[in-house]
Amino acid sequence: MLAPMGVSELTRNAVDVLPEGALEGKLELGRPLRVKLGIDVTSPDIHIGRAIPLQRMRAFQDEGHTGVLIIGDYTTRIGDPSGRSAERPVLTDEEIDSNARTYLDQAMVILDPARTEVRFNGEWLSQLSYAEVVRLARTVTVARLLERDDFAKRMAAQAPISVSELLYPLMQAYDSVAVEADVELGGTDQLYNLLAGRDVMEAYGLEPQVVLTTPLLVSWDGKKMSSSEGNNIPLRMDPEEQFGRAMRIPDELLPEWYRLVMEREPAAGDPLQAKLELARFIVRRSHGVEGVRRGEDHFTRVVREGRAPDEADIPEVSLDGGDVYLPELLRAQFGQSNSHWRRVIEQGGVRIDGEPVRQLELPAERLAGAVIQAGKRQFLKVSAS
RNA sequence: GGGGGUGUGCCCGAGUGGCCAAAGGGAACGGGCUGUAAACCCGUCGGCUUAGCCUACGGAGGUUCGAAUCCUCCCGCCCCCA
Repeated sequence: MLAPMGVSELTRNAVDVLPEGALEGKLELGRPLRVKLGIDVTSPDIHIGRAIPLQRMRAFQDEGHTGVLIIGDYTTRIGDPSGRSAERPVLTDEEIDSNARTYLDQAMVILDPARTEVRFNGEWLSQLSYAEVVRLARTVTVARLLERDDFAKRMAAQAPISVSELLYPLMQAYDSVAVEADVELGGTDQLYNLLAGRDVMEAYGLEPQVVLTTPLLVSWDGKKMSSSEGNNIPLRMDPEEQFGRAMRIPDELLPEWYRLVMEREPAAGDPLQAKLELARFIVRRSHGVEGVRRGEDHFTRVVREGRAPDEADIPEVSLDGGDVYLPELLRAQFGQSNSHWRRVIEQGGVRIDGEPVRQLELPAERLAGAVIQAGKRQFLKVSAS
């Protein structure tokens, strides 16, 4: 039952499958392969971009192979200071642990739990002695470490690179040794790390893994989807928000998202319909059909038609009476600053029962029972005193 | 250890004594328009119940009527040499 359909589905969307022909060789072994994917737990969310290699893992699982999901609790804990100054806060143990827990949940949106082996890399990395780390470090040269594209760029840009970052690929590579990976999946940005895994495995007397990379998903702002950029769609996120974010992508991105996210050929014709179809797919995968209904209803009603959401979904506040300083009320409810809301009011972005208001201050009685719209899609109901 | 650079608002990046809350771009936000939270156009974009005031240009002091701009020390980062 193994490998009956060749490799086309397994390597769908793959950018690199290295070395050439090696995957076929592995498949001919006739046993379930151990397909590794490592994820760091620097943010609490797995987003649909990071789900792309997970989708590949799922494809392997559907062929009877074993997905070995490595939660990088230890690598994260070491702290990846990528970026510049020391500002990047190293996550606390608590954050890492809580992130790690939610990751399993999220990954299972894509994976087949029955064929998934979950491992935390702290299991073996925390056991390494300094001598073993040095042995590991001997398997690579500095020149090799620095030839890597992103390091080369940072060198050129005179951006800092810390030694711990150089060690990163080695730790990741050691994971492959620890779990005896047959195949490792990752985004194209991981190519170097994945290849380092091969060298290190060989140095440890193991058959090197096959490396398979998938494209990085470009988000609506034209940048790589990333939790820290805020341009992401987490697998666990409200249907309304997921739907809206999916609708935010520019038309030009549609074909790519179809191929990478939906694994379908781009739909021809009306971009709006195609985009709606995409949004439905994303929400359905995370929340099922009921989620799609909620997400799409909200989108249609609040975004397209500019109407208030169902009263039941609007947060309600009660006022004490007297005069109400509107910016203050909105700030308390939606954040930002009084100045921000003052400006929005001046620009006609705040409405009471559909009518733009211009006054900053209103008697509480005027607001009783009203629905306040602050900006495009934030609503607030004032209880009838 | 020595020498040379550099540090600006959410991000990138101008600015070298007053006209600077600080050019320009991006992001974001609001309005308009629309086939969508796309695209496009216009506007806003430190805080403050705002003709004004306060806080800000790595940090702390200092010079000056006046500093992001000059000086001193400190911190971070980069490069070269050792």
